[in-house]
Amino acid sequence: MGLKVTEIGHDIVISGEENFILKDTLDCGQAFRWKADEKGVWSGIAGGRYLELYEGKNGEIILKNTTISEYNSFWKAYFDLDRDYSKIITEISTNETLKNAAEFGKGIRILRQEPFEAVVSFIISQNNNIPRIKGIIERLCENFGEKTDGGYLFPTAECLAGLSVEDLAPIRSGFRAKYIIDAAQKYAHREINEHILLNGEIDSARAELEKIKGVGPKVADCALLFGYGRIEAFPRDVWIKRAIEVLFQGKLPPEADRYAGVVQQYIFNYARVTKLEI
DNA sequence: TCCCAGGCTCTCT
DNA sequence: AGAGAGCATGGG
Repeated sequence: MGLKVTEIGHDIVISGEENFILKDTLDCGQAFRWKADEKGVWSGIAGGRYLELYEGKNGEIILKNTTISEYNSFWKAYFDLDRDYSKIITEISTNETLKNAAEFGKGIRILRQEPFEAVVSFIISQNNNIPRIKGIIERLCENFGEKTDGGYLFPTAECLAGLSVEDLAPIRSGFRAKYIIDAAQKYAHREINEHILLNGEIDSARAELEKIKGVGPKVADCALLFGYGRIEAFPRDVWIKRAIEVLFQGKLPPEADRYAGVVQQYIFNYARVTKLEI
C-alpha cells in the first residue's frame, strides 16, 4: 500500500499504513516498556534508544526527534514496517473467526525487540500477570541498566551474568531470578548459538533457547517471535489454549500456519480483550 | 480475602 | 510420556 515516510522538522512521519495503531502494537502484551501519557504520547526505550511517538489526526505515526537515518537503521525494522500486514489479513480472512480477530487488532505489528531483552522479559512473564511483569522489568532496568535520556536501558547480559540471586532481590522477581541469571550467563558466555535462532529450523531454534533454565516452549516461542523475527513461531499460552478451544473447537484452521506468529497475536489480543465472552 | 497470573521444573507413576 | 504439586510475589 502507500506507506510514506517523511522527515518533518525534527520528526519522522509515517503515513498511509492502516495496520499500525500504537495502542494495538505497544499495549498488546508483546513488549512491556512502552507507556502512554494522558495526551496519548507514547514513550519507551528500545534497542538502546529513547523514543516518544504519537498518532496524528489521520492515523499517521509521528516519531519525535528522529532522523531518517535513525528510522532506516533501526525503527523501520523494530516496527516491522517492511511487512505487508494487509496482505496477511486478506490471506487469513477466508476463515471467518480469524477475520474477526484480525479486524479487532488490525493495528498490531510484531515488534523486533532486542533478543536478550525478549528472552528475559518472557522468562519474567511466566506464571505472572502483565502489570507485575512491567513492574519487575522496570525495576530490573532501574537497578542494573545504564542511565540514558528518558530512562534506563535494558541491562546487558554481561552485567547480569555477574550477579547473584540475592543481588536481584530488589526487583522482586521471585523464583524467576535464578532463570534470569542463567540466561544472562549463557548469553554472556556465548553458549547460545544465535545463528541457529535466526536461521535454523524452528524446532532447533526452540531447543537452543530451552538450554536456558526456566525457558520452555512458550517462552522460547515468544523470544523467537519478538526477538528473532521468527514469524512462524506460535507461542501457546493460557489465553491461546483457551481461545483454540472456544473459538476453533480445539484445532487451528490451516490459514493460521503461514504467518503463525501474527495470527497468534491477533488471537491473543482478541481473547484477552473480549475475555472470550462471546 | 483469596484466586490466579503470556509456565516451568521436579517428582512420581 | 503424562499428570500434578510447588513455585515468589502481588494485582484485582
